[in-house]
Amino acid sequence: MQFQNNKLARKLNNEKDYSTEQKIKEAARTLFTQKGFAETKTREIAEKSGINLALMNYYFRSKQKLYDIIMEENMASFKQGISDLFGRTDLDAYQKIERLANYYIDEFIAHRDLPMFIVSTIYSSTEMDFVNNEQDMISKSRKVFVNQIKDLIAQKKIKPIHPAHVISNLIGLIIFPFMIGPLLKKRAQINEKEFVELMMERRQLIPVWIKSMLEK
Amino acid sequence: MQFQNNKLARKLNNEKDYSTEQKIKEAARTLFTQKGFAETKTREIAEKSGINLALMNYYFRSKQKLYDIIMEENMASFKQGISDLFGRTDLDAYQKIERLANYYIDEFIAHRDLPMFIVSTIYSSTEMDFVNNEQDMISKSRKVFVNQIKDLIAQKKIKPIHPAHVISNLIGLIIFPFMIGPLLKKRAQINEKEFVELMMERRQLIPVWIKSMLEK
DNA sequence: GTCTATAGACGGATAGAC
DNA sequence: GTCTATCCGTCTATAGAC
Repeated sequence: MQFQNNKLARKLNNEKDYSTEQKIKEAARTLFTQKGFAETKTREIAEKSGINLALMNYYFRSKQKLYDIIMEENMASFKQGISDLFGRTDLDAYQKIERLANYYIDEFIAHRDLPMFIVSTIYSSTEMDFVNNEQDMISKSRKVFVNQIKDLIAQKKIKPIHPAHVISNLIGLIIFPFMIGPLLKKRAQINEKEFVELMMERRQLIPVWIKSMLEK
Repeated sequence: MQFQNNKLARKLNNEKDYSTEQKIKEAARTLFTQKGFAETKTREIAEKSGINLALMNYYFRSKQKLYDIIMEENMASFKQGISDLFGRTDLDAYQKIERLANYYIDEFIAHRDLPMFIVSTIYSSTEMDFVNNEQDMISKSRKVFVNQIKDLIAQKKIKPIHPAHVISNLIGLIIFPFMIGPLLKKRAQINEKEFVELMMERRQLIPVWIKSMLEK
């Protein structure tokens, strides 16, 4: 197919893809992640991307199909990199935590909608791929990481805690502040620039906090 | 009005209200908090509550009005108790944190949809009452608490941190695990009973964790 | 590939009988 | 108070011209 070849050619040349298809996807991604499926109207997508309403169906057959593709990509972007990192045996747990915090805090600063999207996806989809695919690559390497955590817990002098606490706290400390960003800005009188600075600070702080949870 | 008196009578007798009005609200609360406004259809509410479609409009005039009432109630249930607690001067910060953890963890175990609802409300509503009402009662007493936190930070030997980190971590440690409950159950092979036990453990753990963040 | 026009389904709301 | 029937606006999706 002609247009497939064009796409491939652009990709090989590392050119940005400003095709109609891409414009639709960009607009749709913003709207879907911000407002969800039902709240987002096809007319909005068309308007925001500056294309004709009918073209959305031409390229993606239906709103649902477009949504599925975008959510798939969002999740891929979220997962990307975890697998490699978690599986490594040359890094200890704290080094992994530090890299994890660095990677995702940067990612979330750049894509503000992602945190809320990821968490509500996890929350509302017991059935979903993302939660279920226990046979995928991440699963194996995740176990390496969790075992490292378990080892640290086993070394605790008093009161060992369940690894789920540590995992949950780790994810929460990274992702949660982004979800209450509006509240922090309003109540703590923080502006956008300060908010980003605070999040950057956390890249160093989170490993320290997790360490103190594990070493008492 | 006759039906108002009936309502009152039931309330005075501490009887559960199984009126049609109540059945609609119960069904709608679940659907709205789980799926949001647009995603929830009036026909679903009717079906789930076993009532006729037209009755929703009879009692609440419109879907929007019903939504507003429910969200108001959700928020009230969330806010309830904070104001009193935060304003007290006979309790130190750690005692307040402990009571806060106790109160909300119990609340969230009983109402599983609340965490996700609260956070997405905060997230998506810079304009909303809940975030904006800086003149309300909670605001004043919140300041008492935040000042207590600031005092503790000031006592830190090295590297004082921004109070926003502490507040954000505190809220996150309490509420976040409920949002990734499905993930924990799936990945950490935790069943419902164990999940509740883990959450109960956190009532003691969170104050300790916050303490260690503040005392290093 | 892109556009206009419109078909066709869906969902919120109400009229009116009981 | 509760029900059936239905109206009507909104939205997705497609037919068909260019």
